[in-house]
Formats: sequence, C-alpha cells, structure tokens
Amino acid sequence: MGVMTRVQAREAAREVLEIIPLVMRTVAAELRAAGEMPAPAHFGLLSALSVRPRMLTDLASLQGVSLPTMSNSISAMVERGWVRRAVPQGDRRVVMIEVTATGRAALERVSRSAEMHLADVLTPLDMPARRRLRGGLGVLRKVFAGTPVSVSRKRHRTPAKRRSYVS
Amino acid sequence: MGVMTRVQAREAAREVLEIIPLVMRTVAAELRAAGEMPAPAHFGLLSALSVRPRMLTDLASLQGVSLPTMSNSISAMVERGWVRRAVPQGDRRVVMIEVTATGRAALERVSRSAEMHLADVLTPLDMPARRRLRGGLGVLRKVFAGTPVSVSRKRHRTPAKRRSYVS
DNA sequence: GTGATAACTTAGCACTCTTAACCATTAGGT
DNA sequence: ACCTAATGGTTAAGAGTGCTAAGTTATCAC
Repeated sequence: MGVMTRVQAREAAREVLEIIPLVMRTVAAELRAAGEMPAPAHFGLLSALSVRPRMLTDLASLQGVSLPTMSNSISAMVERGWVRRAVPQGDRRVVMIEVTATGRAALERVSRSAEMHLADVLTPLDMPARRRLRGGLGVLRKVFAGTPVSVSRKRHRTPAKRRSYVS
Repeated sequence: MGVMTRVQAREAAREVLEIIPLVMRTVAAELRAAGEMPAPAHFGLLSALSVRPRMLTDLASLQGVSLPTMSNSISAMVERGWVRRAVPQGDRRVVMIEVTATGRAALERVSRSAEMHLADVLTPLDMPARRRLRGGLGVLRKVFAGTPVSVSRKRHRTPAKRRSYVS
C-alpha cells in the first residue's frame, strides 16, 4: 500500500513542527489585533457553540484540552458575557454552555475582522497554491481531529489501532 | 490571472482559523509528552540556535514575538542550561545567545521523540495525502514566513540596515 | 558633551495548559 | 435501601507564552 515510510513521516513531522507554531503565532496576533478577542481558543469555542450548546466535557474533548482548562476558559468567557452556563433537568451533574446574543455578536465582529486580515495574506495565492493549501489543511484536519491528543501513560504510542487516513 | 477571490480567501482563512490551533495543541502535547520540553517555542529556538548563535533581537523577529517575550523565553532556557548569554566585544549592548552542549543534547533527544510521535500519526497517510500535506505546509510557510506578523501601528521589524553578524 | 536611539531587562497583567485534590450527582450491585 | 464506583465539574498551584510600559546601558551623531 502507499503508506509513508518512517523517514518520510519524520520529514513531514519536522515540517509540521517548524511551520505550525509560526502560523499559530501569526493567527493569534491577528485575532489580538482584531480587538477584544484574547485568544484563538475563544474563537473556536464560540464557533462551535454557535452551532448548538454543548456540555463542558464535550467541548474539552472537541478542542483536545483537559476539563479544568475548558472550565477556566468558559469562566473567562462567561465573565465577558459571551456564554452562559445552564444545568439541564435530566442530569444535574452536567453543565450546558450556550452562546449569548453578546457572544454571537462578538463572534460575528471578530470573525469578520480576523478573516479579512488573513484574507489579505491569502489573496495573492493563485489557484494551484490555494488548492494545495486546502488540501493540506484537509489532511491536517483528518489526521489531528481524530487523535486522542494526550496519551496518558508516558512513553507509549498505541501501535495497533491507528486508523488509516486514505485521501 | 488566477488569484483567489475575496470569498475564497475568507473561506480559506476560516479553515486556517479552525485547524491550526487544533494542530498546535496536539503538537504542544506531543512535545510535552516527549518529556522535559515545556513549549514548542523552545524547540524552534533551539533549532535556530543550533545553526549559529543569534542576537536576541534577531531571535525575536525570527519568531515574530516581542523583545521582552524573547528575553523571558531565553531566561527560562538559560535556567535549564540549554543556552548561554554572551556579550560580544564589538557592541556591548547586544546579547548573543548560543546553545550549550546540554542544549544540543536536549534538542537531539526531544527532536527524535517528538518526531516519532508525530510520525506515528502521519504514517497512515497514503502518497497523495502526503503530497497534499507537504504542499499545504509549503504554502503556509511561504505565506506566513514573510509576514511581519503584527501589524498594529508599530511594526518593529527593523526596515533596512540589518547588520550582518558573521559568526 | 549632550541627546537620541538601539539592545535588553524588569514588572505587571491576561491568557493557556497541566496535574492533584475535591464536591456533587447518578448508576450498579448485593 | 445502601454503599461503592464512575461521571461531570470546579478549585488551586505552578509553569509558559505573550503583551505593553517603563526602566538601564551602550553606542552613535553632531
């Protein structure tokens, strides 16, 4: 089958390690410059929540962070008035997070602004470049979206159960 | 001419905004799990410095962060024994940062480990997917490597007469 | 020499992320 | 019913990143 060799994977890994942090810092700076959006995390959260309310645990695993981290982030957003904690009747352990009108408006504003900044950078791309970018992003999404992220006990990557991501 | 339309750029921007943070968190988690490497930033720094020593200002603009931030990061790394601050004879204002043997060893170790983790995730990719990934990363590099990063009024990206620091 | 500027450092603040420890609430087994 | 897990969240402590504003030296320009 046409799987990557170990060496190719290492090469690709090195590239990821080099490029992603750079992009990340840039994106974070854009969001910051866009005003009032403190962190990229909040943006993603707001996006996800604008689709439908979610419980805290789901949000945490969606973003690949620990529960306390998510709890903190949500607290920060609650203080900003962007989201609300609600306890459903069925199971009183869970906390549902829902966007407020304020939050929706903020998302709209920042989203527009940040995307315009980014779009400024991306506009010069020609069609093949754009295609490559989208393809690469798609692969990244497939690869990283399904990853359990933090594998508990040290020094062990599960060897067997890897899904194979066919294009 | 095949440039992106505004709409396409916005779409691509949205994807970047969605995917990059996710990848970033995953990568950070891998590095952390690889042991003793606190942050992706340190990794990149160590890589850059292993090529040749750099002055603080250059490091900052290389990574697209402010000077104080870089100063802090370097302080953290100095405490770990990975790098050393040195004052050159020519200009006693500048601080040259150089990797120590310890730092080089740490880079070796963590690099190997992190790349193996990442490679685990990337190995299942088939050839077209791999090609797409590399293509996308290439585009990202081109787009973001040249960007002054933070555009807010100050652009402390020194414009012209960069001195050349011959090693 | 005086004053501007360049290279860094320090301090204070806001945020992310972690683990460990701790409360609730619900589900299971006997 | 009862006691024990397991599940869902929160709080606390600690390390890191990143920022701006306000210093400190050292060098340059005149």
